[in-house]
Amino acid sequence: MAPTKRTSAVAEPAAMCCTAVSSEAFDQRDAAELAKGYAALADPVRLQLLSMITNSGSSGVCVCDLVEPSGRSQPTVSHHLKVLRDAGLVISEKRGTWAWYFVVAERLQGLRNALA
Amino acid sequence: MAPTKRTSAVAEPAAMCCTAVSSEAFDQRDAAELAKGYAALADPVRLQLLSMITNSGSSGVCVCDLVEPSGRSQPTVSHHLKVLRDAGLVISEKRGTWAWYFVVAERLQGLRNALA
DNA sequence: TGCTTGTATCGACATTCGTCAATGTATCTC
DNA sequence: GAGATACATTGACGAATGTCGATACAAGCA
Repeated sequence: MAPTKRTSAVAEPAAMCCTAVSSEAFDQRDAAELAKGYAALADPVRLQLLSMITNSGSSGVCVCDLVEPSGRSQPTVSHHLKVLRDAGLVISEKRGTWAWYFVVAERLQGLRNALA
Repeated sequence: MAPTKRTSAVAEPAAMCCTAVSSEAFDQRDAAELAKGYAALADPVRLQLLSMITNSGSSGVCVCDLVEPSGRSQPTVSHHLKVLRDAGLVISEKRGTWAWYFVVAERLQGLRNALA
């Protein structure tokens, strides 16, 4: 071992929340929180679900409209939606018999900013 | 099942490559490729490694300077670096006994743009 | 009250993942 | 060549993940 000539980059103040990966100060808490977010995005089915929910905008989308296009069983879709919920990427609202899902734009923005 | 009143959002032409999650046209290939990228980011240790590599800029960073700060064994760090490499987020270069890692900014940018 | 429908939860299973000790492979130095 | 050093690969193991069928739980309707 010899190298160790660390080039100290300027630590930009991260927008909104959390530090960016390019920030010098990148502590364990930030890393764990970000990792959770990216883990929720690390599945094609969830990306497709998130895409549909995002496209629905502020009007949201009914779970009944997500199952068939996803090509997965209803319990599997429900499971993936829970993962997205737990990661804070979406929120749900019960309306009578149906459940509607909405994207949490700020959280998405936070994950986006961390990749600056 | 009753809802199904899909609000058709405008499909923005994604910058650089790959469609954004907000795009109407979000096919399986895009989803799989993006999911691979996010999966590489879905671990605190890898985020920390990527952070250090990113901070090193174009001068890159030696593996010998990544092991100790990560708090993981050398084989574990080597494993995570391979995951980042396979995901196209970093590239490596052998210089004598040492190995230097560099970030692939375009790939990071692509993952960032998909969260528009 | 009972039946139907939409969604969530549970249980099981195969697969993938994170981790480390041990080992392999270059490269450098003496 | 012999030893030392830097990094990658292998093998093993427990933990987490994606999937589905079966089941539970509500809410609406007859």
